Amino acid sequence: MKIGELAKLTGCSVQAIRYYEKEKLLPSTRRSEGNFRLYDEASAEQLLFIKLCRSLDLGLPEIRQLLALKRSPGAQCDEVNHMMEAHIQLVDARIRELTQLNEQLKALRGQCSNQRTVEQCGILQTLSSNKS
Amino acid sequence: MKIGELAKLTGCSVQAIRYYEKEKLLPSTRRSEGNFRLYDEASAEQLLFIKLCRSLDLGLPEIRQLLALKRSPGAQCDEVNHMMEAHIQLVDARIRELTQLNEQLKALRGQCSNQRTVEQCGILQTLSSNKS
DNA sequence: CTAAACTCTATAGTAACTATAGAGTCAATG
DNA sequence: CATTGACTCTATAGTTACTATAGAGTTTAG
Repeated sequence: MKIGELAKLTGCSVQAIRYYEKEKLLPSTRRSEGNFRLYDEASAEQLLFIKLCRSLDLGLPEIRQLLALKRSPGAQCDEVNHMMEAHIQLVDARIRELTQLNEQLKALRGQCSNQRTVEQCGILQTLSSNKS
Repeated sequence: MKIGELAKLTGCSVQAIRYYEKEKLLPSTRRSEGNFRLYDEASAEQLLFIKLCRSLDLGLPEIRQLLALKRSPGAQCDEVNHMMEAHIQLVDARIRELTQLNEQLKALRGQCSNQRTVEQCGILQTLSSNKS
């Protein structure tokens, strides 16, 4: 199949597919007479694997590593575990950050009701007081 | 004071300060004889305002808007309220996304214990099953 | 046979900076 | 007084994971 068909099948954009090839997440495929990329079922599977990993917010280097591990099935999978653990820690930390952030934002929100002028705006006043 | 001193005082990097100037978040300052930027107390205050807004994850366009409002104190502050509300919604949504993500990741984590080969790795197997 | 739809490569843009190169400025030291 | 080190200047490239675009070639339907 050609790249457009693969894109439709997997839900990835055509440009993303070409980008993954350039970044070595997908192998260079054979080409048609007219130099069009030609894909098969295996390409689609690998692309879906990549897409799933991306939906878990794994970075391209991490995915490259996972793909390499998949190709050497005799290796120990400690590496996979470590990577996952690190990634979970990262997401956890980001959630904590954002939660704290949201509390600050909601506290701010209470400080200005409509129909006031900027001069009386509690939000701007608070933001201007410079206590971090 | 010179840019390095301002940077130390506010905790911003020198490049960030120059960047904010280029992006019109800080006014162009007067220069010394040798073409060095010279700042005063007001510069420091405005920079701290920007830094606080950034710590709330507001984007530079939003901050530009807030700064403009600060300069026209007679205006209504509905705009400020709207912007804050929109930003809170955004952060809320991102938290929900990440929380869901983290549940998926933690479910994955349980599927591979150490000392197994990649072939037996539950994480890779699950990721390869392609059910989104 | 031609027009539409598709594909190709290469390049620029996104956000908010950081990092670097190469050159100039300034204060203090030998 | 020359020089050294710390600082500053501008301009440019790099970061991430793509998207968007230009300009050219290919394929397919009518």
